Amino acid sequence: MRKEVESQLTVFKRGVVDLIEEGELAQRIDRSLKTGKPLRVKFGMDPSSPDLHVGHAIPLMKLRAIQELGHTVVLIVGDATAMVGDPSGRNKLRPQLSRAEIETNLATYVEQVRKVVDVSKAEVRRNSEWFDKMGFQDFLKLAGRMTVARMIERDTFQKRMAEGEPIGIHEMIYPLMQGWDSVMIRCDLELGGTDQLFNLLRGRDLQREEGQEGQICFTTPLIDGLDGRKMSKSYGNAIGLTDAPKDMFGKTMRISDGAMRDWYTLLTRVPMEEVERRLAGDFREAKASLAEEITAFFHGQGVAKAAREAFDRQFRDHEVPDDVPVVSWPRGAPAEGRALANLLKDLGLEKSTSDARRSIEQGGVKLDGEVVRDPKVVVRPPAKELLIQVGKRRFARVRGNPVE
RNA sequence: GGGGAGAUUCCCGAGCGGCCAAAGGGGUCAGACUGUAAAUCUGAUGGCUCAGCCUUCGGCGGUUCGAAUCCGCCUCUCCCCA
Repeated sequence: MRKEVESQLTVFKRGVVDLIEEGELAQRIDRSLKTGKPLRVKFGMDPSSPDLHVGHAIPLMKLRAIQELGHTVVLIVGDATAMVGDPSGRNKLRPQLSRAEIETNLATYVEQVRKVVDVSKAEVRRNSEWFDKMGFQDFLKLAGRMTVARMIERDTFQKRMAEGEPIGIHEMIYPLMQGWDSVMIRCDLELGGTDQLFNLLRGRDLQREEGQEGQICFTTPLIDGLDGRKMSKSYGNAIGLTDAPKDMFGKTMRISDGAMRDWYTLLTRVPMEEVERRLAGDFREAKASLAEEITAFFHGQGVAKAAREAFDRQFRDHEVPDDVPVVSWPRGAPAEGRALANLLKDLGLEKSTSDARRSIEQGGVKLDGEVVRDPKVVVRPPAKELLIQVGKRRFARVRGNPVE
């Protein structure tokens, strides 16, 4: 029994930053083993953005592992809280979402969660279930559970005040709402990103005030995006869970060397000794293996292997990739020819002719492998096919005749 | 309720009547180097029919030969006092 507790603890603890309290966790695991009653592990999903990236996958991976230990994952769909918007880690006032927007986000959101967590085995609850029923009196009672002084101690609020950014009153309610969820579902543990610790602890407090055992709180790190800033869709530095295999692989190859240990720990199940062994070896090799692991998790082993091979051909061996999209001569472009800059825009290889000119003038554009530096060069519809390359990543094969 | 400050191009941030498509930094893009890493160097970075033209400086109106810069109103934000 002791040994089983230990081994479960190892799973819970891998890559975790905060764990409050480890001793309590051990006790509860022990109790759960003795009574056969699974622990209830809560995770709140905030459907404020419809797209998930690998940063979101970190806690989800943890949940998956916990599910496999036989515990119950309770997914809280924050449809009520989303109307508030979690201020954690935000340096700007967030827009409040409408119910309709939330519903649209929700559908795609759950679809993506499904890639990691076994949703069919999880308990899924919407927190509007209890918040919609909550009267104003109850609301005030909840609001009274927290003082402004303690709330604004938070780093994220301090920062905003220092920078003269607005803070909405409703944002202060958010942590209490999240904490109330814990009371309502009587959860044993709540998981979140490190920026969630404050909110998680509110659940622990509220549960105790309601005569329940306070939940154990644990957090997983937030990872940096490809540019070193926090990973976020809006920074365009994220690896999306729905990214195509080649993008998922290629983007992972772009992470910094220093991030590899964390990525291995948090996003793969490679045993830690093996991780250390790989990191002690060739870095490129270690990164490629990492990228393959991650891609395989979301897309399958075979697909991941193919992505790796294609990547090597394109970037290591500098070959033209074999999945270059074949497109027909753009509609609207004259059959007698089109200036190169305009053609690139027509084909969607550049977002404006000005951008196209810049790329061309700086030697970033190749036609059938030849650098062309004159944006005004008139390109005629090719008799057969013309290979256009813009920069290192954008390719197209243009046909003179319509494709299909 | 009263008083003050402010809103600039993707972001931060200069500009305070013409020399402003608007300094500088970040980001991004292209090139060199390379492991599509890091570091470094070079160039570009509103749009277009591109040696020229057109549209930008919270919104609307006004003053002026001329406004991001001055005036009025509006919207939003911050700070101080109550």
